[in-house]
Amino acid sequence: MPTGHKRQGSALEANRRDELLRAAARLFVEKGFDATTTRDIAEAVGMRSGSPFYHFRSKQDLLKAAMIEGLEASHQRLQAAVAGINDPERRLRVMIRNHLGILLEGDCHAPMLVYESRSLGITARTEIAAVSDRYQQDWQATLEQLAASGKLRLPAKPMRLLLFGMLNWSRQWYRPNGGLSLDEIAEAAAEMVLA
Amino acid sequence: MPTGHKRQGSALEANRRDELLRAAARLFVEKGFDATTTRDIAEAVGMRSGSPFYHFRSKQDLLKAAMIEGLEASHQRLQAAVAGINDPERRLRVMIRNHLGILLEGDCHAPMLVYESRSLGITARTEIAAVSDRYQQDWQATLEQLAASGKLRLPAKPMRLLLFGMLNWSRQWYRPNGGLSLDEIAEAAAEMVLA
DNA sequence: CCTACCGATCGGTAGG
DNA sequence: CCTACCGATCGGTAGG
Repeated sequence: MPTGHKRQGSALEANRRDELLRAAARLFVEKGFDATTTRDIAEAVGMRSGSPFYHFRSKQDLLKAAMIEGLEASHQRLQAAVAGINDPERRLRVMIRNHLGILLEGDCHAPMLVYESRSLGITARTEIAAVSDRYQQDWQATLEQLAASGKLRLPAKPMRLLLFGMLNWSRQWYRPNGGLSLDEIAEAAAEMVLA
Repeated sequence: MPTGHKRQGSALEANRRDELLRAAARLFVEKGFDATTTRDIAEAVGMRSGSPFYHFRSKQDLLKAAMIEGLEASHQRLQAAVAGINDPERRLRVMIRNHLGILLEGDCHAPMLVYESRSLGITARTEIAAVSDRYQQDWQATLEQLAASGKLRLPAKPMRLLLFGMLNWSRQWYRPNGGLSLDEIAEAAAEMVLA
């Protein structure tokens, strides 16, 4: 049953690859790209030091893949969360809460990985910018809809930039069980944005 | 004239030390702590690779000193800028514009160095947090004054956190001669904060 | 995916 | 502050 074996082998390999990506994403966000060694990543998934290079050509390739796949997963999660919500104000509130969830709950915190782009060459940075832009465009569209009906305190573009600042910077100060819950942060941010 | 020599020597040494601090601050913000080698820093001021260690015990000491002295200089610059401004709304606007200037103009960008704290031990981190807190307290006081007269859209503390997010995150997207000038960003941020 | 290993780099030091 | 150098670590590879 060689085909069977092959299929199973591929599935297992894909699993191991995903484990590496998740561990790498977590460690890169926690300690930064340079402070994370490929040995750290290998150990986090129970491999020996040389083995990650069976799945990825280089450490930079690992970062690039973690960023692209993490951002795409975040984007899909966002689109699933707003599916069917037509009122732009409600949609924005759901997007904000969803973004905070990706950022502050769970393990991967994909949007923060963008900060590590400077460790990559310009080619990879361009690819990542394209994925990131698609995520931003959903926000831009909703913000423009709100601006058109006079519900935004600023034009859509500067508003988007300042809004992402409020949300993404929360990683610097947010503590679970701290002064503010995710719902409260989301509500405060929405309050600032909407007229 | 040994005393004369000594004084001159000390002054020159202090100058070299300051040059190292400025170069280190710039490189740490640009490339990150780990990606910056002590050789990079030495070269930036025209020294040989071992010489920074005549002025600083370790690379971490260099970061710590750059952070503390950079934050204190920023704080003094802020206090000088608001000296004599009694209207809290005008004071906040000046503080915002001043913070953006420190962040986005010039060379050192001290507030961004705080992001590199994770490369230090807990003792140094605590010292730095104390300096940083003094900077934050001036903001907190002004925001509370505004909140007391109903001019703030949110309570002072969450407002301070979200405001710093808007401002500090601008380093990620701001480009000189880009779409928004520093004055425009400052105005937009103030618009979001004030009721 | 492991074992064994290499070349390069880097923080830091001794001695002047 | 320079010269000369060391020990450790790290990304990456060969060969199985």
